[in-house]
Amino acid sequence: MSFIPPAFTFVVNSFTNDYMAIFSKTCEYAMRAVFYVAQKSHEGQKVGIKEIAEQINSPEAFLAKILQKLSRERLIQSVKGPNGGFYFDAVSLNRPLADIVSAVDGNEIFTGCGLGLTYCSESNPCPLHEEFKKIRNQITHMLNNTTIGKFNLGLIKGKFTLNK
Amino acid sequence: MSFIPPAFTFVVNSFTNDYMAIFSKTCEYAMRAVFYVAQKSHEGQKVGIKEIAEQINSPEAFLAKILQKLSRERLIQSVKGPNGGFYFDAVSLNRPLADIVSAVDGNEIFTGCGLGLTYCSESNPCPLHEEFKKIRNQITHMLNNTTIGKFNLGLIKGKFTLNK
DNA sequence: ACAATAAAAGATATTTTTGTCTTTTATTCC
DNA sequence: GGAATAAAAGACAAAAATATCTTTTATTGT
Repeated sequence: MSFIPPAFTFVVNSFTNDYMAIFSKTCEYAMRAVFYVAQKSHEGQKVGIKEIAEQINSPEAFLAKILQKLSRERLIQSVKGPNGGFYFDAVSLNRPLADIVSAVDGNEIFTGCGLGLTYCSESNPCPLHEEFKKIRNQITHMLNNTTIGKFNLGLIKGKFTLNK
Repeated sequence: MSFIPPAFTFVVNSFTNDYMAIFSKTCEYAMRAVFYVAQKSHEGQKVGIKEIAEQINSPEAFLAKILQKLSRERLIQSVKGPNGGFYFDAVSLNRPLADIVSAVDGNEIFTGCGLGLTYCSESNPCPLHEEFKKIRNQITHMLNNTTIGKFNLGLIKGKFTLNK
């Protein structure tokens, strides 16, 4: 008969960055929200922050801050009071997703060096410069060619998810 | 004569994420350090943390933590004491940069959804799924096909920068 | 005008990432 | 074996990102 001790798991200093995505959470929420509101706008409806947050699965108050910022920058439209909410006008629906990303995450993703060097350039390249340029260009291209309203029909048809 | 008030600049809630790069700072430092140490290893030398930190322009104590982690995972070699330091053996020099990135930033960048959705997949795609897949694949490809020692000659010749 | 509604703004709290400092351990050289 | 060296480990601190709560402002319908 042997004594088996309880399985302790104490992480001393695990130290892997928990969740290192390409975009910040702020930006992820922003993009999801924008697609959701766009779809509703296509159907002629305004949406309140509560519904948006529920539907895209984001913290309501935090998302409110994000949309406030987009609103201040006239990237999204909003009206206060009863029957108010967020929506996109026709012009805004045609804006590139890139505008949302740069409003929220800044321009680093479009211009930054993969190794984080300030003075990395064609004439003073980091080792990854050439390869990273391709990646950056592809991201930029995608973000510039994806309009806010691009997925409206697909979303209405239930082809895409924005939740979890 | 007119009174010109002092120019106050109080940022209420500027709220753009300061610096949103593809990789975390931890990962940027790790990659720069790895390339620097690799180059020295090619020349048969070990390097101390102080020199590495200086040469790649990173906070010394912080970089020490990063290299400790890589060392624990046997991705980099180290010896303590006089004439000690960090280096790569032949096997390690041939490891893909992807190993460094996933040790430090995890696997999100290789597998994650662009909109941060946990259950995004081929059968349950987010709007950006297809486009993002291409980008992820390209990043993955680059990281898998770049060995740690790949830029040794270029670095020795001064073709690349790892600093600032 | 007034009550109700919903976003905007302001203030504050929590968590994660980034960064520093001190002590310990392993190795080398004398 | 002892001093010196350099990484490893541990503890702590600061900054940034994420998240929440409260108050104010604008708008609508009655």
